[in-house]
Amino acid sequence: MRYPAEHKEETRARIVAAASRSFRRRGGRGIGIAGLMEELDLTHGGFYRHFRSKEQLFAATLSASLEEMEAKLIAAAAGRDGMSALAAMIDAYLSPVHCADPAGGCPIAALGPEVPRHPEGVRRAYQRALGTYAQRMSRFLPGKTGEARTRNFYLLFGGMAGSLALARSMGEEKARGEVLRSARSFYRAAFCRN
Amino acid sequence: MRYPAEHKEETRARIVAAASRSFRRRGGRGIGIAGLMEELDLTHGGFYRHFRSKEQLFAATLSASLEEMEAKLIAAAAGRDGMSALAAMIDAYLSPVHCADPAGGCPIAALGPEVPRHPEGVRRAYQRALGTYAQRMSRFLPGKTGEARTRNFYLLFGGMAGSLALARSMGEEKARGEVLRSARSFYRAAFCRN
DNA sequence: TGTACATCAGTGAACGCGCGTTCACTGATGTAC
DNA sequence: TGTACATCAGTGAACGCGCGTTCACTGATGTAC
Repeated sequence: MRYPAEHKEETRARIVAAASRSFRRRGGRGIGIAGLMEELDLTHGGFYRHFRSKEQLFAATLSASLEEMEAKLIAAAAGRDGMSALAAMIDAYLSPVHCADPAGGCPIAALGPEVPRHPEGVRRAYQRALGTYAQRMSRFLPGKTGEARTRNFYLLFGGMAGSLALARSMGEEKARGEVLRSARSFYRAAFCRN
Repeated sequence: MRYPAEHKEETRARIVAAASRSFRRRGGRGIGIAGLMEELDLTHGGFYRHFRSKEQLFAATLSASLEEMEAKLIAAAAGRDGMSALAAMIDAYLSPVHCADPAGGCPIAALGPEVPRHPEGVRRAYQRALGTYAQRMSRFLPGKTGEARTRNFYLLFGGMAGSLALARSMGEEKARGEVLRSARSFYRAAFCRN
């Protein structure tokens, strides 16, 4: 059957949204096309009307989830400015809520280490999206030049991603909470009073 | 044929050593039993005389690679003491050499984020090995109490793992070098003068 | 001392399954004439 | 205005492949007697 003009675009967006969550939860190798399409009440064959391959979908979800992350951090800082905004972002990033929700959280923490294992197209897309994310977010970071702010962005978000991933791998709620709490105060102290 | 008494143990150790490198390079889902055994000039059937499952092997390699990491860091600090020893460890961890060698490097950076996706046996083994690693390494960290040193260990090694993984995902040598360099000076400043 | 049997690391065929991708087909709507 | 054809998102069977695991078997050496 024929569908309305924007139908295809909408379906593509639904696929990316669902895959973006699934990849972050299960890893790049952890989900299958058939299962993903079934979630959306579609069949696997139609997938290839939207993407050339699973890897191309993976690349698309990396960009999408970085954009989602940006929106969430900006929302967390709503109504604040300067160092107070950054502190709110740090607290949100290193919150128990974010820790408990890899599917809706930062792709750097969930998928970053596996990116280098993917084909060049994926790596390139990730690098481009990461560069955009860095550029947009660096305005919240301290530093006299744009370069210094970008450097601080990578420092802060690399470090926080590591602490978040480490917290997630700990067995006990209490241990996770301690790792997150000490990271929050450490990164706030380091980046929120220059 | 019958083999000398220590033969089995040696084979097991060879499997763990090879798998430990392969998993860090390719990820937990990135290698197969057949290929792994072939690397050692063995056939896949024999694998199950040593391990009950691939996941059990994965758990064993996580412990092994944390121990390997400990040895490498201690070697990097050989002949130094106090803050100078810790500074040498930070420099080694965030070196271009470590960045270019995931297979021989830190499993927290290479595999940490996927640990929560593995079965409980793997997670438990990782948590135990990580606890041992933390306890042994925390003597190099600043802090008045053992708890403070352990907290600082998780802070430093979580953060460094994140920065290392981030550097690895960057396309250009130059960008990797910058991320590593700024992380070295940041973590040295934060942990090597208390 | 010699003989029959047990042991067990390793072999390689086979099984079963999941998965990425392809492809002929469907059928409602748009378009050409 | 009506008719024939084109389009194309989505369907679902099928293909091919890799992989984890099982299992009957091998054969050199140890052990029981």
